Amino acid sequence: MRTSRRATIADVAAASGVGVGTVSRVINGAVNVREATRLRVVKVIDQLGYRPSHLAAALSRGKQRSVAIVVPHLTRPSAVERLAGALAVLAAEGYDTVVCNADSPTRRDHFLAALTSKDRTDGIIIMSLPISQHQLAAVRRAGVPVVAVDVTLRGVPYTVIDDKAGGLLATEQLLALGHQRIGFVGDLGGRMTKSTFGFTASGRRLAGYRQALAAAGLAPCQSLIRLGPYGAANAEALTTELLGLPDPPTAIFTTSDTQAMGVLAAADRMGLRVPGELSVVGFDDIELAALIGLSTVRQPLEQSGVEGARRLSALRRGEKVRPLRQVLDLQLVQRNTSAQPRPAGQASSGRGVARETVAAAERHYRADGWGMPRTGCLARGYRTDRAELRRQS
Amino acid sequence: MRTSRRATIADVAAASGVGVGTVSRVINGAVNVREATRLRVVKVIDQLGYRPSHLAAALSRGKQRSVAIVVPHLTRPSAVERLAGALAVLAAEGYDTVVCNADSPTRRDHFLAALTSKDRTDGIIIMSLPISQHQLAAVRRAGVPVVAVDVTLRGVPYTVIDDKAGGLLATEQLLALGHQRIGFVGDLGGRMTKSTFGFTASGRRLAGYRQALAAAGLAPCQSLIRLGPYGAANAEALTTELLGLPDPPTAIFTTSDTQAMGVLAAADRMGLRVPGELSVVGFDDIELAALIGLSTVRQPLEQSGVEGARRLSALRRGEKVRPLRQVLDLQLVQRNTSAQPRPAGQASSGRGVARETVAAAERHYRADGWGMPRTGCLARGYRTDRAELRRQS
DNA sequence: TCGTTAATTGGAAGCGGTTCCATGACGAAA
DNA sequence: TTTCGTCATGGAACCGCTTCCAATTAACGA
Repeated sequence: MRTSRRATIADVAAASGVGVGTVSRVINGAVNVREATRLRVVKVIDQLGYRPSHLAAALSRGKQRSVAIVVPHLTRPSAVERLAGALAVLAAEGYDTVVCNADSPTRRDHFLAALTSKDRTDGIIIMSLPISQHQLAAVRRAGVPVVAVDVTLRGVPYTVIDDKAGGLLATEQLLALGHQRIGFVGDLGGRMTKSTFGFTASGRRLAGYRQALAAAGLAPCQSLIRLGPYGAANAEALTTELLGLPDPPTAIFTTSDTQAMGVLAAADRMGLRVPGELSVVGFDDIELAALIGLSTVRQPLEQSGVEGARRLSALRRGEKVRPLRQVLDLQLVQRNTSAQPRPAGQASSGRGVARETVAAAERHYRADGWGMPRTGCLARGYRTDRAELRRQS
Repeated sequence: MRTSRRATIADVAAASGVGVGTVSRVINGAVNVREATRLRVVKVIDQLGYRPSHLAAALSRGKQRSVAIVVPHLTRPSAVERLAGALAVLAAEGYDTVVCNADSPTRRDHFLAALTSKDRTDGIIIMSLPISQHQLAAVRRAGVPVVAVDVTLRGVPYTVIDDKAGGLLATEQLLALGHQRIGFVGDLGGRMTKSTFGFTASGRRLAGYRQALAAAGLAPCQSLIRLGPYGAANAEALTTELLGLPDPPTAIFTTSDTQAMGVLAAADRMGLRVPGELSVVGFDDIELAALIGLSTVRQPLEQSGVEGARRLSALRRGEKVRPLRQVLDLQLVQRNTSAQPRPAGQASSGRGVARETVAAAERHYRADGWGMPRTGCLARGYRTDRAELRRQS
């Protein structure tokens, strides 16, 4: 019974004795089709196993219902969470989503060029990828709606966080715990030079760190600020340098949770107890952070993807998206890598000290109105929020 | 100078004084075009800023150069690594890749149905997603080439690992270290019941575990085998049960690295040193495993994606893909969560013991021909391979 | 009963390419 | 010079759908 050629709208029209226009109306759920007619057509569609061609519809209609997401470093946990958020929204709205993993500048340029052709996709989400004004202009010239997530792109809607406020939040928290010497371990954000560092997320977080110190009346100590390429291994090396200083920091704020892993590794290797002898605060709050009980600045990763997708979709519907700059909230998540610094002279005696310190810290937060830490079970020496973990799995 | 309407092939033809056919030939690099003509057309294309419409080309040609990847649990590290591998190959071959995050059965069915329409995509990669024969038949009936990765799909090329061999590998290693009571913490692979458990990756790994024990002349102890939903938190709960047994295991093999995190958390919470008092072997070798120095069974995640993409591409080119079943190699990665069991009676005295045990284990492996562990620096109590980390960042 | 308006419907004209076939031009072989 | 291939080229037909407009029919008020 199956013909070699797929059924087309014309076949359906012929078989049900109506015109192609009517079939099209039925397919697209248009009004102005008599119920009896509709039923007849639907029945034939079913019999013939007819499936409309997306391609033809898209060509005819002039739009695709497909969007592209350009994102570098897809395997980084933060990128995946953003992506997942966007995918969920776009799938729900019926878009096909093409994922472009722009790992290298070459591939970024390649993707951007390929997408600059209007009907390739009818919307682009740029994630965590700084692109030149020139490139952006080229894309916009093609008339494709664009939004950005986790990166500022002048002239298009973009969803970001206030990095400086994040740096402030983390540093103020460590200051509130009583730390005076706070180290900073940041990444260069892909820059080969440090000249444009101020324009990276890491650079802005550093500014927040500096501001917090200044507000507390502390002079920032340049030797406590270390920058290197992204990654746990680099963070570990930088931390080792910091901890080897004559007057080492009692706390370290680092610009991502992945780097925090490196910081913790360095501390561990040097025999320092966390948070007893070193407090650590990361950034992002990736799943892993809850798993190991890492204190961190939570940024709504998944939500950023959701927002980006929503705004793109609104843009496509022709709605005005305002304001262009959307800033998502940050939240300090107090887990078990940050606590009051150990009073000078008190001996370290392993686990006991850590436990006491944690308890002291908990009392402290409660008194401070921080509320109970969101954590609950020990993992790798720190406590983890079990409910949170269960939610994830 | 810019017209409101985009230039079409007809505009180019008119402007360069040739026919549309010739322009088409130029665009597609066909032969049989005089060089002078070609140059002229290329120049006009450039002047007009003409960009061919993918859509129209696809409709006319009957193929899209786009493929879909259907994958559940996109945020799991193993899924991302597979995806990244596939994306790289597909991008290089010029395919647009639509990612379908099939988190729930509903969405899986939705995607599968949507993709069953020939021109939606011209190729599908099913990743880690068991689908019914019925559904598979529906997809194939649409005439879309399909390959599978990390799941067996009868009748189509699929790339998998030998799970049973993996279970064997891990368990034999623990047996070789001298462990006699080895626990198993597995996941249900999304099944709500345990009846089909034997057909999950976890179930097959359990079979390997059993076989290894049997080969060593050990009777498998049912109480040492625990199954639960996927996730670190569940693994932690199961491990807590295991460690609370009158005669607890000295080692645990668990079916994913994520679950190994839970196992480690439980051990830590109960005050057991790893690997001194409990050895842990995971599965997958996700990036995190190297970071925390987890011993694990490495499966080539990224490569599985690469292979899947390559085979799909070959299928599209009309090549015969043989054999249908492609099995990738596994490799035991010895890091620092597995070692000889502590001789009975030897007191635990913290870090010192762990260090000694590690040293002893290293001597052991060397003597055993296992070679040096691939690890090198301490992280969260275990040692991590720094070169490996650097490579990742 | 007869306009008139509103609700349905048919189907031609695109959408922007690819392809195939007919046509010319041209040089080589007869 | 005539006759063939070969190589370039133009352009109609078509891919399968949407859309718009004209045509047909139904409904309704006077």
